[in-house]
Amino acid sequence: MHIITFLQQHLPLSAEVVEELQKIIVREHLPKNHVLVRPGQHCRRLFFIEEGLIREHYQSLSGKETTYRFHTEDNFVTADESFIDGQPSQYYLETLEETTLCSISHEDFEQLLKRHPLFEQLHVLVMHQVMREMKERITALQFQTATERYESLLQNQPSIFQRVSLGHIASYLGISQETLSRIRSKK
Amino acid sequence: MHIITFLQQHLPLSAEVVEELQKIIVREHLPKNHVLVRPGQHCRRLFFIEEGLIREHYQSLSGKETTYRFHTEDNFVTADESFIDGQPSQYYLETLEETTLCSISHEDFEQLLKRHPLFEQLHVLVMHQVMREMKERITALQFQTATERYESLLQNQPSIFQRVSLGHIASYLGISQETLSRIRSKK
DNA sequence: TTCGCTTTTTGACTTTTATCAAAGAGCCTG
DNA sequence: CAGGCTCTTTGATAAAAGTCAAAAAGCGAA
Repeated sequence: MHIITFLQQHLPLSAEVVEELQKIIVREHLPKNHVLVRPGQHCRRLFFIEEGLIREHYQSLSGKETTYRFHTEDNFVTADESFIDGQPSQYYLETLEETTLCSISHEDFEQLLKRHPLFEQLHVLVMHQVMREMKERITALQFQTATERYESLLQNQPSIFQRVSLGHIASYLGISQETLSRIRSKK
Repeated sequence: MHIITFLQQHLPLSAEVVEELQKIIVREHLPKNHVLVRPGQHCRRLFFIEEGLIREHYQSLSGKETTYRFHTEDNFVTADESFIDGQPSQYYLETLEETTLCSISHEDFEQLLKRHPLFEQLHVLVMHQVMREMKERITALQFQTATERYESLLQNQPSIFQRVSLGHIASYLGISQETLSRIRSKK
């Protein structure tokens, strides 16, 4: 979905605002396996995924990769430590499919919120949703077994298994690839 | 710290706004082990902890208690699913020490944000901070060992060990009480 | 279709953590 | 300070998950 369409579903946008948005939104098409942001880099843009899939991950000192989460179409994504605090990113953002993004700069984003308080509502709404998801994630990691977490994911986002390799899913679940493979074979 | 003092440290408050706040803020003193919110209940107040410590936890079907997190003085706390979405809470909020709280109702909170856009800044700031903490928590649970998580907690919040029983800390770390005890004895 | 590469599975073994049970320590109260 | 709590530790054992290595399966390109 195009970002303007998405915004219109959540907010009543005047023709002027739409025009203003069109001026500041940059649209781009990225190939599969393209690294958008890597640790140490600054990221001053907020992206909206029109189509595609982005993996957010980091590497431990020993070189092991861990998937923090997947971002799919119709969602916003950015290197949040960097976008919000101006710090360098600690994570990678990498496409796992051909991906179409729309993005706006940090400055334009701030301006937009200032000029049109309407956007603040959506901003807060999105943060609430992100926090809800994070809380569920924490409790899942804290007290569910690997098998339970696997089954939740299968329930809530079955399509992810068609789109992402099991190695990436395993690290997202916080388990090794072999363990995930064994969980799957036990059914 | 009193909530007004806290707010003044973050925002320039006019005398009128302070007066307005004083009208809507309710201050209360709770004993140790008081349950503020329990699962199924609605919570329409936002609390600020002036003094004390609150544990947020839930119970699995099997009856096992898991600590989602601890909330300490100079922080806001509420049953977020309930305060934000109007759903019944899924968690307990329970004091682990004598606790002094200031709180405002959901309606007053909304009014305040609407009337004084200044507060929206703090609102967003607090949410950013919460999200930062949650992200760190997720990555810790995902790829650190129990020992590493224990050591991080010891680094970042050493005082918690003086204030909270090891059983609660163990469940916060996502491990059994016995495992925590063994980690501690190995040093 | 075949070669080469990546992903997934399987097996053997080790490490980590949970569980159950009981002992020990600490602490409040009468 | 004695008795009865709760909290913490310790021990033995079981379950869960990790690691390493190799085989199997899948897939894309020549």
